[in-house]
Amino acid sequence: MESKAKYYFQIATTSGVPIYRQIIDQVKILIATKKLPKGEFLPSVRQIATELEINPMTASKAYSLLEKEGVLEFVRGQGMKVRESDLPGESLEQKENEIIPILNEVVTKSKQLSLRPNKVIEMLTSLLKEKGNE
Amino acid sequence: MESKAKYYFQIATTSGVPIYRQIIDQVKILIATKKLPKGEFLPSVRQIATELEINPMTASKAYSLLEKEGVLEFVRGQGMKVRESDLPGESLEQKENEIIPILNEVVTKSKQLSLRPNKVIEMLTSLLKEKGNE
DNA sequence: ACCTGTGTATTAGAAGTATAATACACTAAT
DNA sequence: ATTAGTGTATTATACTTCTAATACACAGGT
Repeated sequence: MESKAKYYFQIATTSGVPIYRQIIDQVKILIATKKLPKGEFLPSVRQIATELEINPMTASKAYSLLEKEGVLEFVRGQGMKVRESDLPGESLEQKENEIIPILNEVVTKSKQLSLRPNKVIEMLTSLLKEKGNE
Repeated sequence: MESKAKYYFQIATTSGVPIYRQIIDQVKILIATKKLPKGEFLPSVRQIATELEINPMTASKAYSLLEKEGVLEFVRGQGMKVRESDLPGESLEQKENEIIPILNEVVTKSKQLSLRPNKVIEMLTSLLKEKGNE
């Protein structure tokens, strides 16, 4: 038995953002920044529930949505782990279609703010590098 | 009396996206693509309500939120028009802070999809050019 | 003054969302 | 078979959000 649990999640009950969504976001960030490697198991819903003093179902909701998204994988009797492989059926084109709506938001917002396109590109480039190196 | 009204808005009642939000998004796009020039008046809330078979209050909600955002301007007795000037008090730094959360979404999503950063940059560049030229 | 045109404050009700209590199905190890 | 560990289906409830009905204030033209 290795001492697994450490820090994990931190929720802000005042922020108005639903608890299950905060968990989802934090899992995604932990994975994107490689703090949670592929194949690693996440804390159980009851562990989270105790830590955060919430109901296990709330944690379960976060997990099952992440599973539906293809981020996590459920192993019977053991729990949720970070999915090993990328989704198999996902072509490059499908991936692009998933990200285009968000990019369009960026475009509309930057027009609205009259931000120079080059400035926006520059900012995104910088953010992409940051997150990649952590 | 010029024949003002034409097409304007199109709502999808099945999409789950609230009507007032669909109106907001479409107004922003119409402005970003210069189909609605600065100073132009928008259709009245009752016009929209009749066209879309909704309640005037729903259109009003869209308009007043757009006004609060600084996109539209209210003229007593005449209606809503596209704001002439950019918001005066907005510094570059404030503008950047508004767009960073959206850019972070892009970063997280692209990590999740394992999209190459260059590919993402390329897509955004292309979208920014498209919308700028229309 | 009147009528018709703006947008909206208020109120109400329907619909949806977030959280939780409980009970269940399943796995692994004893 | 039992025990202790996974996640979850179901149900209930509080809460928020969305839409609408009504009535109002103001502007402009007659």
